[in-house]
Amino acid sequence: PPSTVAQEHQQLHGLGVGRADSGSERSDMQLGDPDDNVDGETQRGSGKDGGGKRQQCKNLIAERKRRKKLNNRLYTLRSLVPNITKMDRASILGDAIDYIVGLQKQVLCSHKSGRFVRIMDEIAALGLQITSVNVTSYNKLVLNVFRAVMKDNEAAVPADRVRDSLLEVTREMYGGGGAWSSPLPPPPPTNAKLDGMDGQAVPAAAGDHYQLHHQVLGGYHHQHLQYLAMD
Amino acid sequence: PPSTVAQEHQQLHGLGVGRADSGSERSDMQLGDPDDNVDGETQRGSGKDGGGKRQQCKNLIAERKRRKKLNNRLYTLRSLVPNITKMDRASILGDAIDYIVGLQKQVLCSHKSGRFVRIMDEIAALGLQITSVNVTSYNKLVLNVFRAVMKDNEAAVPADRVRDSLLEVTREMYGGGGAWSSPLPPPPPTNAKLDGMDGQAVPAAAGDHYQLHHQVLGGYHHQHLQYLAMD
DNA sequence: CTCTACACGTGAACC
DNA sequence: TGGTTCACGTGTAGA
Repeated sequence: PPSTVAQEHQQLHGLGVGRADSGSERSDMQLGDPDDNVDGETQRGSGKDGGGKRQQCKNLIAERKRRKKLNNRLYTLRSLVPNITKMDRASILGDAIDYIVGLQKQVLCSHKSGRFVRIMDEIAALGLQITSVNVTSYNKLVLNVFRAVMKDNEAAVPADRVRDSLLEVTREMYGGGGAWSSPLPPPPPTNAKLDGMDGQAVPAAAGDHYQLHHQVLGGYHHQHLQYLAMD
Repeated sequence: PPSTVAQEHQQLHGLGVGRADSGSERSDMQLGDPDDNVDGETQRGSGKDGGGKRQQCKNLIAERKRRKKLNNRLYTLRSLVPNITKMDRASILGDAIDYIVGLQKQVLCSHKSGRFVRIMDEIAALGLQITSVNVTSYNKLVLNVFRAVMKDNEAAVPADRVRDSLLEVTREMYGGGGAWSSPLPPPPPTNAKLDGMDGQAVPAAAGDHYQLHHQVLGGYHHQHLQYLAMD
């Protein structure tokens, strides 16, 4: 008699699954079948194993709920990402990753007073000469444009070094304005790839005196959009 | 002798798993054990089932590769999302969803010539009187700030109506500049919730003559950041 | 037929 | 001890 786990699989597969019910997280399906006498368990010859079965049943429904929650999260994620190409789980995640990478070329951070002078000091500390500063404000938004050139007696500092320093400056005064404050805390071990520098070629330290634009554009309710570009 | 599927599980569990190898997607583990004689298959009494086992083996490694790819995608997604709270799969997705929702309050679209006059026409078509326009440009970015008031002889148009119209204008000239062009094409059936209007209270048509700010800030390489606010 | 993608139940690890 | 999360192998439906 080959009544093994495979039969349980078959029995449970036939139940209603009620897919894609967004929002509600209830699934009323009873499956406590008492006719289930598999003869395994040569080890641990305790006479009562019905408690173990009951426990496994709990695990079963918990796992179903977990799977449903994960799927719902995945669907909402897919709903947020535009130009979705495929319906695959992997493609959903991949498109979401690309979308976030694209969005993160603008970097938002919360507003903190004193950020302006902090950025000025940092640019000066990098050995750059600020040639012009433009501050445009409207409503609750602030747009700062810095233009700086390399000093003659200073060593050439790479462009990405400048970028990292300025990003660090605007990130060190972190403020959890919304649910999302500052990017790139890279604890997870994967290919982060967020350059924040956009794809175009950067002349870096190759140019004679390269300009630098640093743009901080603040959002409503004490939030700032920060953008960095060079030429 | 209870040698069933559980034993196969146990045998395969002991293999090396080599987790978190980003980039390389190769796993060289051979598992073609010929000592595998389970006596099931009372149905379909065909004499040869060795081919079926070989096929299942293929499915096994394919499934492993799929799982690894999904996990890698999930880790990269987690690496992109700031202020991650938990390491759970569900929390990763939830934080990513919140992050995208937060980012999408700025709306980016690709640059198209003629957008400025298009927005002007649309504002005029809405029965609003443009009082001032500010255009700031630097590098390859464009920032447009429109301020408009309600005409006296016009009916009061709701604020969200204005918002939708302007978003529609800037979205109808779609251009796939990057991998992500325009938000809210809501094909997937879930809670989209992207308001594009930020959380603050909007006076809507209640004010006597309300101003309107429409801000289009273009990004490098023919991309535009679009932001909409009212007061 | 093969190949791909998915849901399923289950054992195990960690609070 | 139960609760929760994860990885695993398998069955199966659709190209």
